Amino acid sequence: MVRLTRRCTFILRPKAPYSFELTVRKPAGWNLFTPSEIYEGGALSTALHIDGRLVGLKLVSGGDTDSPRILATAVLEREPEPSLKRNLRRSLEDMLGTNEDLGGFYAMARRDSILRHTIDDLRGMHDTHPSDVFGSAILAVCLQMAPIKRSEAMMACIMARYGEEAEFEGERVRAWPLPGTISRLMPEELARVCRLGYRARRIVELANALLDGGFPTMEELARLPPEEAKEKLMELPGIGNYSADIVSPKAGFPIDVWSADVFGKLFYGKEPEDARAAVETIKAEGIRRWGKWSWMAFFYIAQDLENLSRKLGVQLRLQ
DNA sequence: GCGTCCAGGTCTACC
DNA sequence: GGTAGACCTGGACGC
Repeated sequence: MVRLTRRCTFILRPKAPYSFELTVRKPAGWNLFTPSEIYEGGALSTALHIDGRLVGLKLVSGGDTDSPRILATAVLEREPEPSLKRNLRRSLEDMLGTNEDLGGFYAMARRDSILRHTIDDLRGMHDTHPSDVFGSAILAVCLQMAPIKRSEAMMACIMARYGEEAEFEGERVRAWPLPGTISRLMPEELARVCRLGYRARRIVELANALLDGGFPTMEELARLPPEEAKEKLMELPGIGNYSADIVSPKAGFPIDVWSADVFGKLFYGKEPEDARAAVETIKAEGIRRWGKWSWMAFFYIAQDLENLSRKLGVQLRLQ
């Protein structure tokens, strides 16, 4: 456990509309940065690595959806140098999507028979971007070929055994493990301890690949053309078409067996008979229909299944 | 209680 | 280049 005491605070002014609650705590339960983060009384406490340093982060809203303000307190082990402070602010803005303009997506969504409901339900929800390629890749690998409960159990074990625990502002939160921590493990040990099965070897190979250096950071991936970023990610062991869309979803429409059922109903009025076989067809239809907004469309729909089920009169299967 | 099936994919050997 | 089959584990299901 690492005790963090050096605080620096930032006031962020996101582009409106920006709903703090919907953005940091997604309705479908997606985490902002790590599975162990805490959301209480309108404040989110989380932990992550920025520039290789463990950072505890507390976020509180200081405004509302139409005139948003976020009070961010970053807590580190040692006093951050000025360049790190600048990086912290820039990273926070990138990760929280504060400069993202929802206008283009909303203009398209208003003309779409499915999306027009979601933008009413989730007005001001922004996409967020974890800083950590390795953490996102672990998440993607744990989602492969497993029911969601088992994926959650695998991730919880990885966090509990190998994640770095930060204590700050009266909270304890674990950040995703660093590649260096996992690369020291034998795959057989990781498989046995966390019941990862064949995924253990992939996660250790991922750690080694990222540890070698030279792989772009999440920030650098975000600056690449989306298709190029995806190709780069698919060079990593264990990361295929679906997982690349999970790690860096800008270019993607991450259809899997679960979402093939949901989008099959939305597009064609019924679940596909063979969801696995229908994945590529449904993915192509999503990209044809929503083009450069495919990921945002997927994101908004995935967070709004309950409301959409009611409004469209279609039972969309929830997690 | 026991056996079987399969799940929010990826990789590889084989053709 | 296209594609079947293997891959861990554990919950659900049928008997």
